[in-house]
Amino acid sequence: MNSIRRIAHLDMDAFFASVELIRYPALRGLAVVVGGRNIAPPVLAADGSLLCARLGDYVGRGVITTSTYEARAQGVFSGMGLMKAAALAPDAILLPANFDAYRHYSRLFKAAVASIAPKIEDRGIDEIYIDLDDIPEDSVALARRLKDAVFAATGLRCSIGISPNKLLSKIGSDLDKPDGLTILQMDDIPQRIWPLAARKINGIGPKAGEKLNRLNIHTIGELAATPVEVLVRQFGRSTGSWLHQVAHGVDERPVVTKSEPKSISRETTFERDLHARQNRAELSEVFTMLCMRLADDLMRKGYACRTIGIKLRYADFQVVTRDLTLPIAISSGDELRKAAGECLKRVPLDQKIRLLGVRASGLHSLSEHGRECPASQAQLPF
DNA sequence: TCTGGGGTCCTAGGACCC
DNA sequence: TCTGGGGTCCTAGGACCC
Repeated sequence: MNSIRRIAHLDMDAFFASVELIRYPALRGLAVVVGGRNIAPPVLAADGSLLCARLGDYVGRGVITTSTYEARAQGVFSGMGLMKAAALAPDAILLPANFDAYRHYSRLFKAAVASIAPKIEDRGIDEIYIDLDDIPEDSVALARRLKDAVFAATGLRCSIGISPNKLLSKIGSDLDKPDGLTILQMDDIPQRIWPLAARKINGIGPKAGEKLNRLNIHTIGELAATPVEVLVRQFGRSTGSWLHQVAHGVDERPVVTKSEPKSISRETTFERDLHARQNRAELSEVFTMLCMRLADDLMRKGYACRTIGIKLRYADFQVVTRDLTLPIAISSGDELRKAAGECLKRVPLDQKIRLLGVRASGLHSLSEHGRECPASQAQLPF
């Protein structure tokens, strides 16, 4: 009964950095990284040359969000601390992130894909899954057409994987990067998937990867060869059987074309760690600002929330969260600030704080239910 | 010289209800 | 003294992803 599906995963190549290269073509071919805070944007000098911040001169907190392939060749990858990256590639160009521009190009590439294949699952600013079942076209020709449409609309390159499921397509889009095109069938699994590291599976992160390594399981093939009972014993029934399935390339998840947000949040890491008492005024100001920004986000997106939460990261990187669910949904900055303040009272404040965050969940769409949105049926008085 | 900011999903225990 | 099971909501933490 079940026919074989055809799903694409499309991933933009070094997305943020590539957008910057459209704006600053003079930087093409150079090691460029995007990230950090308070970075001066490039300035055009009198002689026509472009003056840019240098990675080696950076001082402060922050991580790399993207790097060009030239920078990656010097060992500098996204997620890496900027100071560490500065030691590895001091002469790399450092650019500030420009999220408005990335969102603009994100909309452009998604619209270009939608004009060919409209069943799209958003996976963030630079990648999507595409359901290709209704499109009667050879996979290679179709992938080329998608890549051409994305390039025509944006001037940016992407990599595409096409296979019977999301798991394999995601792995596939990464196999031939950049400007890649990879078609995978179930028959290809032993040859092309099993030699890969287990960490290549979307959902196996640092912790699970380490644990697998301790069990002497390094590749997806070794994972596939491990009896499911062993995986269930080590990882529990749910994760154990999932590991067994994905190692054999099995993944039935559908392409989900629409979804509502579950939470909206704002958080910030301080330039230096702050103490609850010594830096009370500063903390309070940041806390209020986060609540106001969150209220603004809620209003722009048309939501009120019943649950408000806070997040603290201490200097030692320990994280604590506190939640408060109210009987009635709220949305104004003052209401958020008050509820978040209640949460803050329940948190230990003897350690220095590195990060402070505020989160809204239990979201209620204001457009659907009218402006005065009731909390829920259960909360309505009869 | 440590490690951003925005999310999702899962687990697990306790409260509370039927 | 013994004793249910299921369901939902709430909270806290953690893994993972882009």
